[in-house]
Amino acid sequence: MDLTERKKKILRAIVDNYIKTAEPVGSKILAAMPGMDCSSATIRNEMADLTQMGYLEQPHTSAGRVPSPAGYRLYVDELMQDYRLSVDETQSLGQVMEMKIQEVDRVISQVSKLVSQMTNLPAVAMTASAGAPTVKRYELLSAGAGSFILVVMTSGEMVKNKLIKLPLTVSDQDLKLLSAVLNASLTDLPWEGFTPELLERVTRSAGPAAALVPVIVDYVTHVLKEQQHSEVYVTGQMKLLGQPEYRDVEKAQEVLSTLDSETLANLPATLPASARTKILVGPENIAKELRDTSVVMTRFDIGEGMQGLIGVVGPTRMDYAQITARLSYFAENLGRMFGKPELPPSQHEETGDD
Amino acid sequence: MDLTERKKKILRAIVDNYIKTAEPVGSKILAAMPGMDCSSATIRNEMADLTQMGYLEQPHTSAGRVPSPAGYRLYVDELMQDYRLSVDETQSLGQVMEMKIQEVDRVISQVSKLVSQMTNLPAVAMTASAGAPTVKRYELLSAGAGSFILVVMTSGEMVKNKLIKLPLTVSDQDLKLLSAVLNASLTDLPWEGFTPELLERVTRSAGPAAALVPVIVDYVTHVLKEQQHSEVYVTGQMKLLGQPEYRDVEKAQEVLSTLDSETLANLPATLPASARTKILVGPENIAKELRDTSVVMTRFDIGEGMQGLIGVVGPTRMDYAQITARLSYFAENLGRMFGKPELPPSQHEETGDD
DNA sequence: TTTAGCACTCTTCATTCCTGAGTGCTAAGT
DNA sequence: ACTTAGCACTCAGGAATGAAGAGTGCTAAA
Repeated sequence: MDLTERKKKILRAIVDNYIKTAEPVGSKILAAMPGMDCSSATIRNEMADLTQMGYLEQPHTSAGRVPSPAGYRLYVDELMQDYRLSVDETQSLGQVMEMKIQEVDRVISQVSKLVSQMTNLPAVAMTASAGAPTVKRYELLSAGAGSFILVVMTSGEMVKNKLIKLPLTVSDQDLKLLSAVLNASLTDLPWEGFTPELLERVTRSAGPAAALVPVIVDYVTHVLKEQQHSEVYVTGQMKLLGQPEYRDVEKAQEVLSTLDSETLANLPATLPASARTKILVGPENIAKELRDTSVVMTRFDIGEGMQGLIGVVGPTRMDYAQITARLSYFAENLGRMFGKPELPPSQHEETGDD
Repeated sequence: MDLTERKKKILRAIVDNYIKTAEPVGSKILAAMPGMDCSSATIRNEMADLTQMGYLEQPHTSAGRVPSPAGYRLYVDELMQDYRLSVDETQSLGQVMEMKIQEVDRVISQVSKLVSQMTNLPAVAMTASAGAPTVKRYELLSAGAGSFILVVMTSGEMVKNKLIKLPLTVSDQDLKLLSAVLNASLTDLPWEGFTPELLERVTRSAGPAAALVPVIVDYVTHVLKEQQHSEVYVTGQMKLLGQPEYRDVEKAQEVLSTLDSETLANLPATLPASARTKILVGPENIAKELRDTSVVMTRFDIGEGMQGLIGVVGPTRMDYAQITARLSYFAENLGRMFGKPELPPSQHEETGDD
């Protein structure tokens, strides 16, 4: 299976060129490239070999060659040159990331937006919790007549709240009691553990504010489920239209509609624990609608046993090197932002240090 | 300017038909329609008149007629028949709306998703507050070493929270003090009112927890600004590709890209206080990229002086009657959901009532 | 005022032809 | 044994052509 150096060089050149131009590349063009010291005829011979080996394809007899999926595979595995982010790029990427993480749960949607912006392709972002999420803490506040604020903190270090309106008058004392009961009985428990009996017991011991219990439980299970299933955010779908291979609206629609569905929720499963970044080339994809489409994805860590995943969807012919580099950079910084406790942000005075 | 009854009938028939088929409609087809008791020749004459009056256009000499913008205008203003939602429809619309309003601020994005789903077209949703938003209430909770939860309730009846991590040890007592100070000094005040002097004073009287002040202020101004500018959610952009007029990717892209921008933020401005629903036909649109595109939008009330806006973007040839009806239905129900205090939702047992 | 008829216009689709790019093969050169 | 030049061959894509069909406008009759 080992290719000669020259074959590798040629294959790489073909993929590189095809990535740039989206046109089949012919022997003449290759021969003219700097670093190719043989004639077009030689290259033709080599290309014939590569085609036979399954690394190249030709759309029709008189067109140039195009990398086959196997060719891409080889390319991303061995041939691809590490793309080095230029100073300009790191700078503008850094700029893009200048957002403040205001609410952890909304960040994910922002992240997908940013990744898309950064790669000029549709992007997905999602979180996945390791282990079933639970509530770590309940807090109840009164907010005027008949209004209550429920604050819950989950095992994923997320804080969620809900404004509950219920025609009910209870004292602060009563709310305290209810909070205490909730914290005693319904913490560190996945939502499946909320058995009717348990709830019954909680309601009984909840005192005057017992009417709030069902609403609270309802909300909490919702939050926990949401955290478990981990919402998937897809952004920048239209970016796909910019790519020549999706000029055909039918095709674009096909891909875009699968992007919407829960196909993506299965993506993380395909990401082995070992690797941080994975590239799925064309037919390797789970959904057959994504046959002519590749996916690059990277994992990043959020503290507290939660992980995030960001990915980019694009034509098989995409700039794997560049995109991988950008994605990694992004993931790395995100990990930092989440992982580290937040530093006091740009306080009273800017001292310009970092 | 008054048209004869027959002319109106013909114009309406043309628009109706064109809405359905997206093809120029010819005299023969019209003559064949039930309720047309004249021959194609007569209709040709009438159509010639209507064309001259500017209500119709013909793409080329030997094609049928197509409504002009003026024609559409007349149609939506006078000719359009009220579309009555069928029982089936109300049912399925009702189903779509079965979501629980869990977090008010995330609802808007959901709403836009639903509207899009419902109309099969791109949809926008946004909120706009009347008057500058302010904070009504602050609450601080400690959440383990170096972690604090900030809960703020805004004038728009929204509750937001943030997990603050700061290497700082303060007693619950100190937090109470800080909350009290914040509630005393920084409530009912738009963010522009957070002057350096005021903040200085707050920090001084904040006691041991003073280090939290900058973080809190940072977050709060962010929240208030966000609420002021009212985020705009656009969903279902790809739905546009399903429409024949956007088979041309160029065009679709053009429209979609303007949909992304803040063009939409200006939409509400064009909605007069008088009307609940407004239809913008083609050239009347603000952005010239939306020239061949129409917008239908409806206002709905959220309590507390806040309003919401939902809208649909589609080709000039869209089923105004149907879409208007659906939008209104939606807006009405939304208004109800927000306006009324929430009833205890489907409690202990599901009694199947609604 | 309405209708039938007819000539005219113009798009659309299929067919044909041509060109150019790119290949594979062969034979000569190193 | 490998490389190169040359040449015939193939095939997609674009331009040109022609026939078919849809729809119109106008005229003359009802």
